[in-house]
Amino acid sequence: MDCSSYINTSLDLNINPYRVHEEVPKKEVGSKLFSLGMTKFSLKEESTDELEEELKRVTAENKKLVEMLSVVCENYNSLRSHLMEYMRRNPEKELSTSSKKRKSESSNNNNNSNLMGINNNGNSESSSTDEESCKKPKEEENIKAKISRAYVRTEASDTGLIVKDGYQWRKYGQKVTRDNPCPRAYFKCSFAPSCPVKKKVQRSVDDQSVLVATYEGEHNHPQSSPMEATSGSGRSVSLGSVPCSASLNSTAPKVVTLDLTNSKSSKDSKNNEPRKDSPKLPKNLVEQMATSLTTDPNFRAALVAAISGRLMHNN
DNA sequence: CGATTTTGACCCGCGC
DNA sequence: GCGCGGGTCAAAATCG
Repeated sequence: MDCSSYINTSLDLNINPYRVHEEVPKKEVGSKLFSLGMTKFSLKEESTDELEEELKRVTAENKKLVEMLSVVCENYNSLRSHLMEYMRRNPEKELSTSSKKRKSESSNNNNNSNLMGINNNGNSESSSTDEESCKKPKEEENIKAKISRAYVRTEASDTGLIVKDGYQWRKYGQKVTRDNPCPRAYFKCSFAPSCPVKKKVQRSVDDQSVLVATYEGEHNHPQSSPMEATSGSGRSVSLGSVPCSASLNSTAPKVVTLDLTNSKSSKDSKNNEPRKDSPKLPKNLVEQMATSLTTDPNFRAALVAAISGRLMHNN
């Protein structure tokens, strides 16, 4: 990692509150106004006040942006470290896929009740092929290649089963399963009639603020609108959830979780002085952030969407 | 009024 | 063969 010397986590959001003040020095403006006489001075003073107000507003906005960015980065890194830690602890643990899900759900309840266990499933996908090939080689391969999972943390108060992933979904069923008291919702892709993709969404047993979305199949059409499309008609929008870039990679299903609703840390950072928070981040954390930002376009897209969404929400 | 959601009924595969 | 449970269907309800 030799990039530490030139890490730039800026998202080009024009965050630079101090320079704005520097570019409009009050003294200079004031002295110019005095030379223009009293009548003009009063008018100018009004516009200066307006400017100052706007500057304050922009500064506050920038503060918010910095806050949100640091919160998002912290969440991302804590999650990432959780995942890494779990993968280290359970390098061989694997879960079955949908074709044998009934087996797995009855015999591997321990795995299913553990969110991180499910996470592991996505990452150790390829390692389970040998075992499976003994039973139903072709079918298994076919199905496994089309399954992916995404985990979305939502607001605790959000009781909907909506996962925004950029596609349009039509709900066609809901069922309460034995393992989980929370109902499981079944969605079909409604953007294209011929699209075979299905999605199952259920809350995690362990953490009910986490939605587990299981995708089956591959879309045969482009994404409708990543930032606008929601599950279904948009009638009920999950405020806390954020597209998680759960791409339907044909060979390696991705499992991505973004926790952008960590209200605690969000509040904490608001209580503290936000600008002083960012420099407090350890250097390796910053490196990780920068690496993630530069290498993962999906993360950047999600980040930008989250920030812009929060801004809109705040305004 | 059309599109979407809800929800009970039904189908089907699996284990015993 | 039977029962259980996940997945799907489809009519009714709801929403914009």
